[in-house]
Amino acid sequence: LGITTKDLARICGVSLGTIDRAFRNRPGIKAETRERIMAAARAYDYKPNLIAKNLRQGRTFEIGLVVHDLENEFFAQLVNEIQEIVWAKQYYLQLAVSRRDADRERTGLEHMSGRNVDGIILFSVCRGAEFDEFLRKLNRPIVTIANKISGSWPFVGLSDRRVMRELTETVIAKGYERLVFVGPLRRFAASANLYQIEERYAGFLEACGGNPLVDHLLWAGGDYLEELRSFEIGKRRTAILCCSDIFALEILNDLQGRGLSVPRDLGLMGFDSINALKYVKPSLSTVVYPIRQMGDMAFSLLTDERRDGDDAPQIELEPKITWGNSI
Amino acid sequence: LGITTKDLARICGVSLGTIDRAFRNRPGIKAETRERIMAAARAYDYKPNLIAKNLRQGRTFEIGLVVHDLENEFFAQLVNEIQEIVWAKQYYLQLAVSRRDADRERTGLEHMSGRNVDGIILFSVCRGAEFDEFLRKLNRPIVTIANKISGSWPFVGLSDRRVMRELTETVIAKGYERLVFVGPLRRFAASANLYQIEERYAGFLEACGGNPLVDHLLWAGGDYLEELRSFEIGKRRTAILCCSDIFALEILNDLQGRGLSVPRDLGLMGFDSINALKYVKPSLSTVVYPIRQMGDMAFSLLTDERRDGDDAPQIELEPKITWGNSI
DNA sequence: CTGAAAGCGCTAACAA
DNA sequence: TTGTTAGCGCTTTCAG
Repeated sequence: LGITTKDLARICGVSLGTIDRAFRNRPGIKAETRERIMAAARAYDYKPNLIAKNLRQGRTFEIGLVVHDLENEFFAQLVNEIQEIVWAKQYYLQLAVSRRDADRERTGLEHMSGRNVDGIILFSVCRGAEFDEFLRKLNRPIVTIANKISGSWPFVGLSDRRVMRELTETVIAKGYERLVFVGPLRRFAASANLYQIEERYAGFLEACGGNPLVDHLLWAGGDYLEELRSFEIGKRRTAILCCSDIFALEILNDLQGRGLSVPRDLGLMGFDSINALKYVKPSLSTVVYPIRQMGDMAFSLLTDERRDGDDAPQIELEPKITWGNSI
Repeated sequence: LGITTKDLARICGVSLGTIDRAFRNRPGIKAETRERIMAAARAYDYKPNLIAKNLRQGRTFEIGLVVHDLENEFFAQLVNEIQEIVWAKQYYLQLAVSRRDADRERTGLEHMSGRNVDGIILFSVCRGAEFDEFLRKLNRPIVTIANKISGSWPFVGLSDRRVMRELTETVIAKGYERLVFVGPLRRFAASANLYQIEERYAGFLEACGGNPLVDHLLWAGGDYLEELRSFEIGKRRTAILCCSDIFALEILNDLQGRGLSVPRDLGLMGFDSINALKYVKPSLSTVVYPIRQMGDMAFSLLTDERRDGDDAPQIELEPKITWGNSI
């Protein structure tokens, strides 16, 4: 469809080598010749064929990015930020949205790998030896984010355990006597990657398991709203700590629908600090994910040269807790 | 890095042609030979190089998608849906987020075009003769969505004008005497694409301009919250009709911060029906964008064969109005 | 049924 | 300063 270097060479009466020298500012070409070629390129509207360039050079300047689900604002922000970071360095993005489906994730990974992306940033729904092997076979630099897969892959995430412990301790100090942790554990298959939730739950247990005055409880099903409805409220001051703002908002809706009030009847806490919280009352206490920082780190891990023998770096960022009026 | 067809040919002691016949189920190969090749491919973990394939075949099975801003849930849903549609047909997505910036949009378009996408779905922030020309030079099939650029490009969007007229008429019938239209008109440069907002404003005017009992007003600045604060409330029943839910939510926040109540003191209406509305009170009246349908239409317009002389189809879908308790 | 060879558009090494 | 050529990995046509 478009015009090619070969056409341009014919038009300008020069060879392909000269065309290349003109475009890539290589030495060994008369200024006048370069001018002539550039003019012709403009006149005939030459556009380089990146596919051919990539094939020849073996690099694409593309980065694959795999995320769970754009409709959760958290991921939308993540993708936005990573596009900014990557574009600033003249890279482009290949996006795949897994929708928390292992097959979709693999499909996406396989496609971007076949398209020779220079590296992959992966927020995975999978893990396990078999998946490790699958990733290895892709033969691409990979950085895992947020959900760790195994120590053999570079990783940048949160200090989930620590922040959850600290958060829980603070909640206990506020006088809550019964704490409920809400995370979607049961929902997934055995090979599902629950790294973040497990870490947070561990931190939660460290804080309240060590305290004999506090009941603790895990709600991990898809039917947590159901369980919540059959829950006895009022006897002991109760707080619900959620693994994501979305859960907290769903619960808030349900409570309000039953005429209950937060934080009067129940304390409630989210995680992620999505934009939508701005419009919800009471203002939800939550944890701010350092998205930008995570994107920056992930990209530099991807492009940093590491020697083969080196251990894969495992980085934990510190999120910030913000206290609203919900707990 | 990986193994290639050539390697495979050597390993199996056959020619490249035979390898190709095996993989692409072409006739003219002994079943036994095919078996042997497939086994070797599995054993050595052969992965086709899509870049090379694309270069040779001249198609990529990739679709470019340009949107404004993922952090507005509306676009997130759109991208999600379009990925589903496209993946179902074995296509993949090249995403570019313009962030409402004309340069970013062009950068993205240029890149995806250079990567030989088979077609582009474009939700543009630009328009005008110069941009038309830019698009033409990309030399790709393009379908514009939501924001029309010109009649020369296939288009699928909403009947913005009609729905806004009907909506406004209904609001007037509810007894509102003063109506305010909020759209971000002033924010943009001259070549900015304001198609949807203009259409909606036109519909708004058709409804209230024709009615001598109704005041009407346009707020188009970025400082509409400021203007709103200096607004005299109470004299005549007032309704604010917004071009997007986000505006409506911002206004709602501001009103509530000042102790005003919706719909008691003011009627309020959004547009898009984003998921976040679920968590906001009062429930906002809004317009449901037929996202899935728009994606389906866009994709089929892109892949339908049209003869060159044919007019570019211009399709308008009917959105649905949903009434909450905000007006 | 299989092999050989050309070519997609671009780059890079080597000649002239 | 410029031209020639081989080749990235795959597909496709033409011979055998």
